[in-house]
Amino acid sequence: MDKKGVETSDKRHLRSMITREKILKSAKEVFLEEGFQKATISQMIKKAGVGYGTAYVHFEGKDDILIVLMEDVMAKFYEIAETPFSPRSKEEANDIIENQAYSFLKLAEKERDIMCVLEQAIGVSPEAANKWKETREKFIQRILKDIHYSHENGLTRAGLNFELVARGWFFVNEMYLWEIVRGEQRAPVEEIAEAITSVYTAGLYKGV
Amino acid sequence: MDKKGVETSDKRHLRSMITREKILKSAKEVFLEEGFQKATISQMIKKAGVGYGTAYVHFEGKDDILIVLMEDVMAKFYEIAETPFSPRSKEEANDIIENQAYSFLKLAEKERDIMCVLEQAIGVSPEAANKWKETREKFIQRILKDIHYSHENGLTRAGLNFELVARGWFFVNEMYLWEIVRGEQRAPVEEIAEAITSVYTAGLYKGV
DNA sequence: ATAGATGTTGACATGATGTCATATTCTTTG
DNA sequence: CAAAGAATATGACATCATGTCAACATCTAT
Repeated sequence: MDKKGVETSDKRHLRSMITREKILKSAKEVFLEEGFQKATISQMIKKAGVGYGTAYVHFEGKDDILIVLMEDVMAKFYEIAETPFSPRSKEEANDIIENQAYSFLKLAEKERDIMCVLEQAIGVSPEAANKWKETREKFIQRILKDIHYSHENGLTRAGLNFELVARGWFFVNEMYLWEIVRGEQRAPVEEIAEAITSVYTAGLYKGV
Repeated sequence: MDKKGVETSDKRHLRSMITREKILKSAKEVFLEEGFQKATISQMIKKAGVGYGTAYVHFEGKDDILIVLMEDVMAKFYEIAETPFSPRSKEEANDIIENQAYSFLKLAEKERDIMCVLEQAIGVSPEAANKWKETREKFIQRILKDIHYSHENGLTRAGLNFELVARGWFFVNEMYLWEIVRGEQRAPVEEIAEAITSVYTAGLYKGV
C-alpha cells in the first residue's frame, strides 16, 4: 500500500484521494447499515456520488474496502496486545492478565458495529479472514512470550505445552469477543474477564 | 420436517423421495468439491440429473440443503456431549474431560471435509449458524451440568462463575476444532486435548 | 377414463459482479 | 500556449447465480 496524505501538490492526485475517501466513508455507512453480505458496491458508489467503475479503480472489491476500513480498529487491538508484562507473583500476573482480557473485550464492545461486519466478512472473504488471523497470531505470540517470562521466573506449573496453552487462552478471549459482538452475552465484560482469567491463571501458575 | 423413509406405497411419493436423495447426494459432492460459497444449485441439479426448479421444490435453497446434510455429523457430536460424568476426584475428572475433548477434536478431524463446508456456511448463512449454535449450547449445558456435579461433590474451587467458566471451556475446544478443520494445527489431537484439559481442570478443581 | 392431486421443469425476471473502451481532467513538453 | 500524453473516472456490458412460476408430466382415486 502507498502512503497517503502526501503528494497533494498534484491536483489529479488530490482529487483521486478525495474520491477514495468518499468511497471509504460511504462504504462504512453501507456496511454498518446493511451488513457485509447485503452491502453492495452500487449502494456505496451511489452514496459517494461516483461512478461504478471508480470503486474498482481504487479497490479490488468489497473485501478490499472492508480490510482498509478495519485497519483503524485492528491497530487498537494491536495496542492492547502490547501491554507490558513482568509480574513477580501469581497474583500480580492474574491482575495484569485480567486487565488485558478486560481491555480486549471492552474494545470489542465499543467497536461492536464494525466488528460485527468483520465477523460476517471473515466467513466469506479469505482476505478478511487473513487480516483477523494476523491479529490473532500477534496476540498468541505475545501471550506465549508472557508465559515464557512467567516460566523463567519459576511461576508456572510443570509439564505444560505452552504453545497450546497460549492458543487456548486466546481462544477463550476471542470467542467471548464474538459473543459480545453478536450481542449474545448479557454478562458484563468485567465479570467475564474475571471468570476466565481466574481459571486460566489457577491452571497455569503454581499454587501458593 | 416430515418423517422420511415411509409412505413408499405411493409411487409419486417414492419418486419424490428418490429425487430428494439424488439432490442431497449430488449436493454433498458439489459442496465438498467446491466449498460452500462456490457451490451452486445449477451444479447440483446437473449432477443429480433433475430440473433447476426441482431443487427449490425440495429445499429452500443452498443453506437448507447443507443443514440437512449436516444432521448426521451433528448427531455424532451430540453423542459425545452425552458422555457420562461422575468423577470422584480431580484426577478422575481430568481423565474423563480429557477423553471427551479428545473425542470431540478427533471427530472434527475425521469429518474434516464436511466440517470445512460448515465453517464457511456459518459465516454466510444464518440458518447454518443457528444449527451450529444449537450444538454449542448443547455442549455448554452439558459442561455446566458436569461442573455442578463436581461442585456438589466438593471438588471445585470457590468463587467461580460456573456459567462463564463452562462457556469458556467449550470455546477453547471449539476454536481448536476449527483450527483442525482448517488444517492450521499441526499438533496431534491427543496433545491438544491433554494440554487444554490440564489447564482447565487445574483451574477449576481444588488443589490436592 | 378422467378429474384432480402431486411432482417436475426450464425459461424468466432480478440483481450483483468485474471489465473495458471511452471520456474527462490535469500535467508536461516543444 | 497548444498539443501530446498521463492519470482518473465512468457506465454500459457480459456473465453468472438466485428464486419464481406457469405449464407440463405422472400418478391416484372416484
